[in-house]
Amino acid sequence: MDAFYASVELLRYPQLRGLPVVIGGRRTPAPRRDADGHLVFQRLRNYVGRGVVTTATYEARALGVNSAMGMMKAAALAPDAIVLPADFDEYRRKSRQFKAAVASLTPIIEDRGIDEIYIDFTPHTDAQETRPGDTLFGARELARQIQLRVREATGLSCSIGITPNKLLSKLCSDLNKPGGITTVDFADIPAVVWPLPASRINGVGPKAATQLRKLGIETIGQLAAADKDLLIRHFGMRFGTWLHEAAHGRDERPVETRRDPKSVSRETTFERDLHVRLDRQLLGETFTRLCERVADDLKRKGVVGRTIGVKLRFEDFHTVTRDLTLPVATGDARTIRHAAGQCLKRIPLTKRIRLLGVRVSSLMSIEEHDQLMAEHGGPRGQSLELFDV
DNA sequence: TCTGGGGTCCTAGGACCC
DNA sequence: TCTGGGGTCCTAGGACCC
Repeated sequence: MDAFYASVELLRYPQLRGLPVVIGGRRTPAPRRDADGHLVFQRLRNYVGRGVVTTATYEARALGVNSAMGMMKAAALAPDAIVLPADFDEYRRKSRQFKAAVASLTPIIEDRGIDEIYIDFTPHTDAQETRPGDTLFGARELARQIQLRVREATGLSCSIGITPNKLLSKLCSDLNKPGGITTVDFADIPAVVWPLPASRINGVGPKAATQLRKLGIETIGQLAAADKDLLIRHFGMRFGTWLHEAAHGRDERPVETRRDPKSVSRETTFERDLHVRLDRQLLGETFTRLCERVADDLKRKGVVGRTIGVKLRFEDFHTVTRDLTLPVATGDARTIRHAAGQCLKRIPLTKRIRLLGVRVSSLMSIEEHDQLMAEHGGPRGQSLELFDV
């Protein structure tokens, strides 16, 4: 989807089109109506507090504002920009709509988060060449239909990359935004892909890009030309080999239509760094609430988990985690809270706390869990309280 | 003016087992 | 007499993605 969150907000507030708009912040108020019923938008200059920019319109980006930037910094760069709170419920609603629209045309879809999917076009590529010399005619037609159907369903535009694999499609869907359809085959890689910076490869982040730059590698073409053994020496067997393959546009991953969740977590950053003793009550209440929210999420997803973990971020941004694997999986808030409490005890608390998080992993479905309990003669459905963790 | 929240995958060491 | 070589599980941290 093209500039997804910002586009959803502009559907609601079309009067903001063409203006610098920044979406994000932790307690950004929604626009209010004045006595005459006119909407009053907040300016970024009034923003106080923690939180980062979730996204910004093109006009705000032109002022130097970018995703993940601190809101206070963004306010210094673009004081007159309009600021809106992120409304994830609405984005998820639009997300479901666009995915349903695509699914009505082509069913083999891999979910890649709120605004991205992979679609297996294999059944729609046309080996017979109904148009001589163009095996992708049918695929391009389908892509146009998808764009139309998505626009009808949501009012939003999307960009599509049609290529032999997920790696290239991810890369190429970005090349003609907004509203583009980009087709790339292996033969096009040297001309289309190799001039791009290596960091455009999905999986090459800031750290790897810096490392590559130290090796004199800036572009994907330079990466493709690099000695594979050199890459393996610098990045390890697995990542080094993968970098080499990726630079040549090779990727064999299938489109995964279903995936089981691996972990469920909740975390929160405090408005101010909390003192372990002085803010003990607030910390305890927050901790309990996080455990309850994780338990709710587990229940909603129909899973339980054996590994309970905590995450702390201190005032200096140093982050530590501890976890504990129980003999039996749980989804119970109190059991989670108890195990997470044990984890917390193993962390030396000498600095103020910025962030607190709770995670449950080693998940299995509730059915799977009940079956295990039955097989082992375990206390079906009431195992949770019997184990003193 | 410090840097959100929800995830996945990988690495690496140690315990433990056969 | 100075000790192999698999394998799995657990734990902590980090890179990366949306």
